[in-house]
Amino acid sequence: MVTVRNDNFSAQQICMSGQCFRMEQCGENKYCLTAGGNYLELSQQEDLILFDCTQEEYDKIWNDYFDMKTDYAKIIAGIDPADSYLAVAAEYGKGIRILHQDLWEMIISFLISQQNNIKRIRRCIGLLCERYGEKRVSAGGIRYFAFPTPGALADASLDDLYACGLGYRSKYIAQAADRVCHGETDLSQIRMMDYEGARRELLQMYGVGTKVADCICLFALHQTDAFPRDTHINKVMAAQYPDGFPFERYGNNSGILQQYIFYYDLNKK
DNA sequence: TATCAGGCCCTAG
DNA sequence: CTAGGGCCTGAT
Repeated sequence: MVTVRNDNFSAQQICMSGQCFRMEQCGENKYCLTAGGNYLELSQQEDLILFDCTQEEYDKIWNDYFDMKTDYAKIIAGIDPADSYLAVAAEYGKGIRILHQDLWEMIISFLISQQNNIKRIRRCIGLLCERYGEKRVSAGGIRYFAFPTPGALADASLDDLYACGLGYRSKYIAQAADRVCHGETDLSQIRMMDYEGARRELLQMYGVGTKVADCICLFALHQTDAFPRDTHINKVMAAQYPDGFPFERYGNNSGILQQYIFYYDLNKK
């Protein structure tokens, strides 16, 4: 068990932020997730977080995964005090963190996310994992499924993918798997690219448009200058930033602020 | 029953 | 470059 204190960490907000679809609440103040083929349970009371793993595993995997080295309080403190909307949004979602997730997993997840809702996205991904992911057992004896490999998804028929509830996105998934298997899309190459390069490369994929590409850049490659524009963001941009969002001021923190705005617009009463 | 959910592709003009 | 129709499906 590893304990960490952090004021800007909320497992619940991370779970609900819609950047990871394989993390869920599985008890009172308890959360379960699989990522990069690993399984983790964590619990939280106030600012105290308990990671159910060894110190070695925490140092090797989860510290980076949860972006623990980034000071989110500092980023929030840098918000223009005159921008009350952004200040309120950031305060509302101050426990959100931009995770360091797997590239392949994010490509598939955000292909599925288009014109879709979070609940159904989770169900689709869950089915893909159950049917095409490798069965594994955690150190604590919990059975789970790893995310399906490109090869496993390339072997699935279009009908099989439809049966996972993917709908018209099935053909996007199938082609993405084929591209990666045939080397037309080189994941390790994309990992080394900068934002512009990675984005351009991702846009070559059938079914990947600007919004999905930016989500992949932000959540898998941690390119925090990426600023995904979805229906919520567009709505807020029109209402709160008629003269444009101040990207010059926020630079590489723009993508993080996007998450506060998105989360606030999606969840505020 | 119609609409919508963190869009994208394709075709016209 | 912009506009609009079509697309799977489950929830409300």
